[in-house]
Amino acid sequence: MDSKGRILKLATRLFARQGFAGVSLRSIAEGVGISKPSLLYHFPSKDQLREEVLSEVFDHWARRLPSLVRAVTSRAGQSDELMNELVAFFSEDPDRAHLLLREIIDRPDEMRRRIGDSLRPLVMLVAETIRKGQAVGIVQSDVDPEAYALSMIGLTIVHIVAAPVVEPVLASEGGVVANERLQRELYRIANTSLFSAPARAAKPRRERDERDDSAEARPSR
Amino acid sequence: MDSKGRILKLATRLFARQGFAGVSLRSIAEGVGISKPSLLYHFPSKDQLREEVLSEVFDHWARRLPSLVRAVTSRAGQSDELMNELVAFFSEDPDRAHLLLREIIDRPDEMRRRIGDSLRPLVMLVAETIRKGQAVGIVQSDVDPEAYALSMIGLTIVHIVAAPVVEPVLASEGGVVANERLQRELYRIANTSLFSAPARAAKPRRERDERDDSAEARPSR
DNA sequence: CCTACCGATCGGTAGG
DNA sequence: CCTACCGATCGGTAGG
Repeated sequence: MDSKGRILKLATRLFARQGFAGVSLRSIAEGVGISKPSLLYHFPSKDQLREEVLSEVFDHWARRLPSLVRAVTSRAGQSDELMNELVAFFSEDPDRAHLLLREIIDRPDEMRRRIGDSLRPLVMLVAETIRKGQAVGIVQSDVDPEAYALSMIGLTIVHIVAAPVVEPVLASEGGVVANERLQRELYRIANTSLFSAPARAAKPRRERDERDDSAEARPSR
Repeated sequence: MDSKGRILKLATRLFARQGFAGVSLRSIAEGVGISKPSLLYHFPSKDQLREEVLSEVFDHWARRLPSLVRAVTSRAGQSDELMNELVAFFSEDPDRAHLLLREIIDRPDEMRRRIGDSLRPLVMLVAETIRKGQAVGIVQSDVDPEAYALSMIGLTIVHIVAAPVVEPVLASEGGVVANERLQRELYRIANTSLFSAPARAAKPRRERDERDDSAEARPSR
């Protein structure tokens, strides 16, 4: 990988873990094996470096949108699929969740624009699918579609970031790993607060084939 | 208020909003109207200042625990009461949520200890109450008590911090303010993912008096 | 991509 | 509580 790419990669890690103000250009340059002025040859300023780091994260997100869309629209909008995609996106590189959450705290005004643009399409689509589910009766009628979508995204991100920190609170219950318990509960909350009670309650009866086994949440791995 | 108190107060605000590394001792001293060495007379180092800022937040939390306990144990553990207390604690001073979330990202190892100690009592109590509810049948049997409690705390914090940022995504729906929609949905999710379906579904019938109207969530204000 | 260097600002100290 | 000052480090530039 070329220098520019290696700089971006390390900068993403360090910004995510230590924060923009907590990372010096020298430490980034050193980690890549070049001098600070050489770094500034690729990125004219520290702010510009942050800009490109963020752009890359949001580009990844945009590139992921189609599969998220597919997850939402397939199978009459089972929330499993959407949660799987959400968890996968942030799990495969937790720095994304860290960076996003950090920028929301550090630069709320700037993030308001960025998130507005990049999140709206997904939220709108999820909301639309939920409304259809409400019309058919498989989704609870008092769900606020947009607020629900945003809540689940927020819950997913905070789960990724906070899981290692709250682990000791869960650890006393031997057996299952803390992270797995949290993730399972995340899926359960997402499902039970979305789908209508009858559909969930009628499980042993198995009246409606096919859709039955996916109405209950299961982590993907 | 004395200088020490004013320093603590301003430091809390600035650390919460701009992060520990992003705040200089000079800017704090200036805001309080003293010189930097004067600040260092009250707090021997910047790290010591952070330490006391965090201690204060956690002391507030500990002082609040009794009323949280009351909220959990009263009325057979309706989640409304607990969520009200949680939202109130962070809403009355959003800097608490900001600071907490930021420290979780910045210093996960240190926070693991701190959160373990200060959160465990509450989580354990909530979990115990949930298990009782499961025994009686008013709480869904597949709720993971500890994981549920932690998820709701996390969802509350992320709601406080992210609400202003995601507002534009919700704003298109005129009428109700974005924040209120998110809060209402927060309560609804907390309730429907906790209590058994029959208790919620039987609403119009009004078979069981007294507990009926509180089974559905309503923000406190 | 480098060495050499800039002014500004950092946390912290000496001394009163 | 202050003035004066410390070495270290910051982001960034000159010049090659």
